[in-house]
Amino acid sequence: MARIKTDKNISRKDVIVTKAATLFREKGFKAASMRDLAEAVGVEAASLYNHIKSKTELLHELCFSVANRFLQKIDEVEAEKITAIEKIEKLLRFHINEMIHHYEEVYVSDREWKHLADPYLSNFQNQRRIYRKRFAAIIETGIRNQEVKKIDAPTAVLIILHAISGIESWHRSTQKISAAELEENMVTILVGGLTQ
Amino acid sequence: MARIKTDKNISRKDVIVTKAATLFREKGFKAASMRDLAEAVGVEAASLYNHIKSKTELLHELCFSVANRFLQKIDEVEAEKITAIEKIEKLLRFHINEMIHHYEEVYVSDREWKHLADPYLSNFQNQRRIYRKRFAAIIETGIRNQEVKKIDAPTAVLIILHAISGIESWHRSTQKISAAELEENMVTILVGGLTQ
DNA sequence: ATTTATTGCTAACACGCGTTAGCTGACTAT
DNA sequence: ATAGTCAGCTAACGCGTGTTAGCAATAAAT
Repeated sequence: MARIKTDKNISRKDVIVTKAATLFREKGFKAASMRDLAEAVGVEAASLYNHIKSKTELLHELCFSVANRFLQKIDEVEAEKITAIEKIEKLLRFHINEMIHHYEEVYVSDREWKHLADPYLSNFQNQRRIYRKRFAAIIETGIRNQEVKKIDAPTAVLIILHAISGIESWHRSTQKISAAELEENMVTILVGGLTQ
Repeated sequence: MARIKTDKNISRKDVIVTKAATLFREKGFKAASMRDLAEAVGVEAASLYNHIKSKTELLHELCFSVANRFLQKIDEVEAEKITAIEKIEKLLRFHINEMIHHYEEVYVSDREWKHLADPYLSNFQNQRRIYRKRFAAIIETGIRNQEVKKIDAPTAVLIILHAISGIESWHRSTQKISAAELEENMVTILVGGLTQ
């Protein structure tokens, strides 16, 4: 009888959630079946339900764990006593590193949240909206302090966040530059695009 | 008996493809059912098959019509006798306008191409890869001519293309700036980020 | 060693999916 | 008017889906 392998401090549920992230990224949430997931985990589909409530629960876990990390970071950054442009760069670098090192989760959270069901859906959208507003507010401060070009702040946020999701292509690329180089290039272009 | 309404020069198939674009954007390709599409068109699901071969055919049509427009444009731009940075700006503005005015199609082509089946899938991926390489080559020329910062060209392409897909958020936003303002903001930030 | 809780299995369910067959009604051309 | 083509309908198919019930095996606790 096959058993889900776990190291210490990693629950079987966590194993499932992690494998789900990979699968959801590869196929999309709707196209990935519980039987696919079971195979990836090394178990029969029905057995998964000893550890999780439903397929959508997996999506909740992924989306909100990612969202929470970003909200926590922006709390931290907002509180620091540094210039607006430094705050922007800190957030940017955090996004880049999250996308590099927690690729699967972040990608799924970014692209598959549409398949959340209410009340999680509205909740997630709200958090997202608020996050972007707070990010835009930092940029607007930068504009007022003449650190940043006179641009539309929400548009700048939108560019930054979506540009970062391009790291997906980097992950799939065969002849990649290093993660550190990638980070520096992105910061150069994006921060350079904002500063005057 | 309900009939699909058509104006002159618009085939019933085109009506279906257009509605499919909207539906695929809203729900995703997998989550959008032929019965959903039928309802949007105002007809029974089976009736769609008088005009189309399959659900996937709809995706082919959308993906390749978009891809062809971009390939045609880059042919045109490459041939022009202008600076590299001007070529980049032209392509950038073209992307922005495509995303603004053919939102549904471009978005679907961007996000749902994974659900194409071979040989269309490999074909599409190839076209995409080639397009990006040509775009990167223009940027590299710009770097050699010292019009553009010393950055990794593929990374720059990746940033530009993904940043543009952020226009999705602009479309859904309630308090939008105008399309023209959006375009100028994006050009300012992105071209500004590349030039030294 | 015996009990209890955990984790797995097989079988099956109800449902929604894409698609086809066969038919009917409605325009178009003779 | 009649024939032929086009565009719609109902009914149904086979299949894959998420999920549950009921039971067996293993691990943990006494």
